[in-house]
Formats: sequence, structure tokens, C-alpha cells
Amino acid sequence: MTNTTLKKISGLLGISISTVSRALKNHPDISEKTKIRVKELANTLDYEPNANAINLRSSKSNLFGLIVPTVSNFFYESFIAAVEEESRRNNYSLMILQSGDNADIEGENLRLCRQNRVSGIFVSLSSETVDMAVFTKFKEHNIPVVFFDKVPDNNDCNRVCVADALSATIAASAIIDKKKKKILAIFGNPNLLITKKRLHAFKKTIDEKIELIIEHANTSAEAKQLTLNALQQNPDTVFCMSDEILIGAVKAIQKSQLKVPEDIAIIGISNGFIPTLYYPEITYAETSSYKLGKLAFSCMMASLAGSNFIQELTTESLLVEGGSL
Amino acid sequence: MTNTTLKKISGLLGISISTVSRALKNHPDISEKTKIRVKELANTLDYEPNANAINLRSSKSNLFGLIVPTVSNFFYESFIAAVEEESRRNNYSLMILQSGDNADIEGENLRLCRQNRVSGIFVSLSSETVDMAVFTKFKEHNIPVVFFDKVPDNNDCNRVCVADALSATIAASAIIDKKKKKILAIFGNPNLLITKKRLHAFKKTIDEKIELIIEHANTSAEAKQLTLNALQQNPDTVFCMSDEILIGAVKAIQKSQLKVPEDIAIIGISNGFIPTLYYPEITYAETSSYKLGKLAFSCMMASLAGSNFIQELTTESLLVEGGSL
DNA sequence: AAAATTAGAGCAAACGTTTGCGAAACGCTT
DNA sequence: AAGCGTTTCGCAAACGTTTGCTCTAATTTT
Repeated sequence: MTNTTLKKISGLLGISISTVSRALKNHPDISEKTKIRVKELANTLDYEPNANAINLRSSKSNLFGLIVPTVSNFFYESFIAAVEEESRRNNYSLMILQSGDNADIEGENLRLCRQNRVSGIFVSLSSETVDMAVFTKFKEHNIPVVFFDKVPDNNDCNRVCVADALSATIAASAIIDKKKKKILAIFGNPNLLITKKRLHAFKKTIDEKIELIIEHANTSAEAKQLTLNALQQNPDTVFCMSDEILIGAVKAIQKSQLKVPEDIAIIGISNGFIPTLYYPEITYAETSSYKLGKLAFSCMMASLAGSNFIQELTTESLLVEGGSL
Repeated sequence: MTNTTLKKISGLLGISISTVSRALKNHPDISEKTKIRVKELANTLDYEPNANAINLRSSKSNLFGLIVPTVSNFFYESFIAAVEEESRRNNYSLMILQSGDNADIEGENLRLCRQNRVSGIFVSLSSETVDMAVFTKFKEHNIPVVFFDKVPDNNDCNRVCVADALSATIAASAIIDKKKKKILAIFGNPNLLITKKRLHAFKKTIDEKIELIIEHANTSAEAKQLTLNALQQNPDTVFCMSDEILIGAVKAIQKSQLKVPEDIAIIGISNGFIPTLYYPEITYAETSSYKLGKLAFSCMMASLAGSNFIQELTTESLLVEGGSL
């Protein structure tokens, strides 16, 4: 069965297309009788307006693009869930694209967004991305870009981030409160902005009287191995900058058959899912990507409303107590 | 800056719109000189064809809809990742919608798909959904529907599922091979089709000489509590039907300070992520939602190619050995 | 009763592409 | 010089909507 159109309805009813269009929209020019006839037929024919035609005619898409390295990630999924929810509430659709951490595919996805005349895009950069020129095109076309998580260095763009410094500070404070003396602190790739921010805040908060072993791990496996080694030095606490690192550290501790928190305490910074998988649950400073999604969306709406106010926003953070500290 | 169109280029070059269109597509009718002039200008003007116009003109969208209860779920995310990858490889875009397990929102999402003239949809039903009439409309319009995971009961539709029976059989066989004697087997909601399938296959495979304690849990917390209780009976093995249940069971075992696998063995059925978070890693029968995504996509492409062959497909399953059995 | 208002509906253009068809302009053959 | 085939391009319609304008009758006003 071919799709129902205004023309089809108008033909069947012997009235003009414009009358049908207006009738369906309750335009006051159209008589009640006509409206009813039109609506009934539209209903039985399962009429659904063609979004492409509407978009073309109106030069609007009510569509957002969202580009992430991968959708299969416990941080992004909550973010996406939040953005999708808000989009629907505001009558927008969402086109989700994965870059696979590949700059070429990212570029391809950006083209797709432009071709679909998206109203705006949310982007978490691929780790390969160096050329920011692609994104300036969006600005030239007045399409807002909201960066999140993996954001660019230059600050003439909209960025929303989790509370990197604050969460690290909160975690450090919690450690201090518990009067811990020797901490193994594991951070991620030292070149990443997120690592720098968290490391700096953490070190700044920790007392000098507390012994600090600082390590860097790129993967969960690295974190595990490195923790196994560092446990020789008998730290009383392990701090993990991210879920990825936490997973490795916990494995190492479980392997070493240490009791948590008696033999060793653990604290992390997390979105909230991973820490609840263990017993005892891991104490963490929350950096909710769901909240980040909400924040990103409001930033997007502000930009669309004409705010040329380029801003960097951060979410809040709070300590969620498990039994690991 | 307003968007570049064929008309704009044609005006600037003093040639007709159709010539511009053909030049950009390397149509043989157009001379090399003209092609070069057109392409250069298109380049400097950042021309990107308007997808809405193309879709309208061609009555095709090259767009798939994907509807899930929530995107924030370690099963769906892999599925989505797979479908997105394949879509891109085949020049399709993906519109991802969440139903929030709400039938109304699901209906709303389906309308959105129709309005956007999607080429096909992937659906995991909300738990509320009872009225299948909404989906028959897609059939009437020749839009393929591929159900996955939460599929309808009636079998006049395309369904792709993970290997429920097979995975349970594999897990049971692994238990038998290890000569275990007393098994705590935890399953999900007994009303769900997936539970019935897995339970049936599991029981059928397990020897009568093996002692079997069968329990049902709806949530991770329930599974934990129930495991704590059942541990009193000293099972030598715990089998978990799903990740959700596994999480609870592992917590209970960690709380009881039992050594795995010496004191107690664990085996599950899983997508593959959760089991790797523990030490030792959990042995599981794999039911990959990533593979399911690939399967769903090929089913979709077959339908689009005109196959009226309604089918139910299942993925394969294999044993992934951790150190927990 | 003539004029003015109003209700109800249609015409046609526009959004940006694609494409069948036709039309110049040119070179080539007889 | 007339006929013919190419090459290169333009015209115009179509996809489905929306909307400013016009038009006809019917109703109201003076």
C-alpha cells in the first residue's frame, strides 16, 4: 500500500490540497463539516505527514545529531538516555552515530549530520581527532555544537563536563576523613585533560603527611597489573580515577584475597553502575553522565534560543558511600 | 550563512541547476571543464546535498528506526552498536528511540518512524505492549519489522533471539563435565518466555543424579538475598540465568567470603561484559547481543530485498571459560 | 436595495533534488 | 549544401507540505 498524502485525500474528497492541510490543522477558515470529513478519511487511511516534505518546506529538521566513539559504554549510554528523553519531550528526534574512535568515520558522521540539516549536534571527540576545522563549518551555518566528555582544548566552544576537579576533591576529602595514611592513586592517560584536572585537584587536597603513590594506567588490564605490583608497598587505600581503572584494581585486590575495607580501602570516581556490582559496594564520588546529558541538552536549547554565550558547564558531584572505605 | 544549494551554485556559475546536479554526479553528458568549475565552487561553498529533498524526491529515506525500552542497558548497547555499524556500512542512518517500557511512548515512537518514512524498524517490545495492531500498519506499508529480545508471541513476524535453549544446555553440560553434585540454579521471572526456554533446557540437560535447587529472582537484590539463604544448603555450584541475577549472586558469595571456585563454583549466561569484572572471571555461556545485532541487520536486509520469508533466527552460543567453574 | 463584510475554499509558489525529454551547436559525411 | 550524429546543456515536472493571496457566495450593514 502506497503512503497516504494530502493529495490523495483531497482527490478522494473532491476538495483542494490546501483545504485538506488546513482542515487537519484546525484552521479557522475551514468549516466543521469539512474538517470532520477530512479527519475521518485521514484516519481510516492512516495518514501520517511526510516529515521530509515538512522539513524541506520549513527548512527545519527538529533533529539532533549525537556522535560518540562508541555507544557501547556505560558512561555514554546514560548520557544518551538523558538526551533522548529530553529530545522527545521537546519534539526533537535524535540521530546517533558512532565514530569508533576513528577521525575519518567521525568526519563522515558529521557530513551526515549536515546533509540531514540537523538543528544541532552533541559530540564526544574521537581520540584521533586533531582537525577542528570540520566543526567550524557548523558554526558558520549556525548549527550549535555542544561538546561533552572528550572536549577540545580551545575554549571558544560550548562544553559540558562532569565535575572533574570537584569529584577528585570529594574523594580525597573522604580519604582524609578516614585518616588513611598511604594511598595508591591510579589515574588514566596523563595526556588527557580529564586526567590532569583530576590529578591536580586530588594532589592539592591530599595532606602532605599522607603518603601518595601515583600511577597511570590506560586500560583495565594495566590497572590490574599495576595494582598487583603496588600492593607490595602495603597501601591502606586505593583511589581509582575512573570505572575502567576501578575494574582492574578490584580484580587485583580480589586476586590478592585482601578484605575490603579492613585490609585495604577503595574509593573511586564513577558514574554509579560499576561500584554497585561488588560486595562491599565501592564508595565513589559521583559524576553522573545522566545528569551530564540533561545539562548538555539545556546548553543546546540555550544555544538554539540564540544565546551566543559560549560556556563551559560542569555537573555537580557528591559522595556515594558504599562499604569500601 | 545560509546553506548552499544547487540553485545557488548554478546562479553563481550562470548555468542551469540540472547541469550542476549532473556535474556533481559525474554524469557523462557534462563536459570536463564544467564539471571542474562546478566541483570547485561546490567545494569552497561547502555544499552538502539536502537529505530531505533527496528523500522526498526519491521516496526513500535510507533510515532505520530502532526502538528499545531503554538505551541504558548493557544488553541493548551492544546490540545498538552492531546495528549502527552495519547501517553505516550500508549507507543507512539510524534513529534510536526509547519507549521507557511505556506503550504510549512506544506508539508515539512508531508514529515518528512512519512520519520519517523509515525503511524498516528494529523493535524490542516494551513490557506493557499488548496491542499489536500498531505493527500491522507497518506491514501494510511494506516496512519490514524485525523484533529482537522482547519479541511478540505470534509467529507471523520476523524475530531474532539469542540462543536461549542452547546457552542453557551449554552451561548445564559444563557443570556436568566438572562433576558437580549440588547446584543452585537461579532463573528470572517465571512468566517470561526467555525464562521458560532456559529453565526447560537446563533441567533437561542436568542429570537426575545431580541435586538441583531452583529459584526465581526478578532483581539483582532478590538474587543476592536468595543466594545468601540458599548457601545454607551448601551447593557446590551456582548457575545464573542472566547478568542481573549473576550480579546479585556474586555479591552474596563475596559477602559470605567463599572462595571461587574452590568453595563454590559459578557459571552464568551472559552477554560477556559483567563476567569479566570479577576475579576470577566468571565462566559463562555467551549470548552475544552484538552478534544478535548483526543477525537482526541481515534479517532486515533480507526483508528489504523482498524476502517474504518470515523467520525466527537465533544466534549461536559458546562456552567462555573464566576461572569460576 | 446597494454596499460592505465575512465565511469558506482554491491557486500557485516555494522548499532542493533528480531526470526524461528536447534543443542548440558543432563536426562529419555524402 | 543538405543531412546526420554527437556533445553539451536547459526546461519542466515531480516528490508532499505550507501559506499568502485571490475568489465566490452568503451574510450583514447602511
